[in-house]
Amino acid sequence: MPELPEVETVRRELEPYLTGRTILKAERVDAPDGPKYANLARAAGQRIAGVIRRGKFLILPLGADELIIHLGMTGVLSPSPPARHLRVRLELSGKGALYFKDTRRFGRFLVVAAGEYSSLPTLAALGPEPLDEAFSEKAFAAALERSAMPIKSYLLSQRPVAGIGNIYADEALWRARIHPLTPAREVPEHRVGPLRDAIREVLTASLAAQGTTLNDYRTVNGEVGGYLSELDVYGHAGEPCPRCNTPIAKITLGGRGTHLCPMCQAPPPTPSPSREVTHT
DNA sequence: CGCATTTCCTGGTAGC
DNA sequence: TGCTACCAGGAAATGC
Repeated sequence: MPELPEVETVRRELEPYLTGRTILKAERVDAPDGPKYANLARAAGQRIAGVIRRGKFLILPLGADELIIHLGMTGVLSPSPPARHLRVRLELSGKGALYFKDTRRFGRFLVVAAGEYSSLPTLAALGPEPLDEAFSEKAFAAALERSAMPIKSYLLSQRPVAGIGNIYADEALWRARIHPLTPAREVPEHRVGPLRDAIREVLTASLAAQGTTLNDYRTVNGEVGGYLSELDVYGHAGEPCPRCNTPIAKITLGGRGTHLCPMCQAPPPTPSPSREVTHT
């Protein structure tokens, strides 16, 4: 599923392809006329000034508007039409086009007035970019103090830092040896720096491999991401921990599959009731 | 306001 | 073989 490395890979490919082109026509195809595709037709006639990424959102500054794209779970952008599940077609000046394929319809492709993110609460409250200087250990520690949520759930909320999804949350917590159920504000002080570093390292390494393809994710050129084979815990339930050989466990946390090493990642000091956790 | 729960959606797969 | 049941999860909507 597209997280920061996947979305940034797409952004890097889109930027030279789209920048400076004018959208001649923007149309929904087999997609609802609802908030996920709000004001799409308004993009017509506007020039694409660039391609920006914030967290997992792609932002295309137009004239007075911005085109906001979120790939959701299965969104794929390409210059040629997909065989199935087409949701949006942009006709571009210079005889180009951009197609949005989204099998499971979790994605978004909408137009808002520049900076008007009220219809996108996650974007409006997005934390700092993990690869920016603003994502300092000090700022991260202060953010963790503000929540009692399990650290993994808090990371997925996009508030302490932007762009982390289910795969890289598991990978980063494993690297930093932190149990996913640990309340954010109870992450030991001496592990905050390692977690911040682990987040940056795993995202950087995945970006270098053009991301992780589990099923649907493709680059704009149609290629798969190469980081799948480098994952340490995600998708490796029952296999030996790369550090200590203890079998990797899979639990359910907040409705999400969660992978961890029960030896390396010590349980939180105040365990949550066992009924909130399903072992498999 | 903050946090937990529910909802959206389709393809792949397990089980019979 | 063909059917049903279930699972995958990002973020918005809803509930409290």
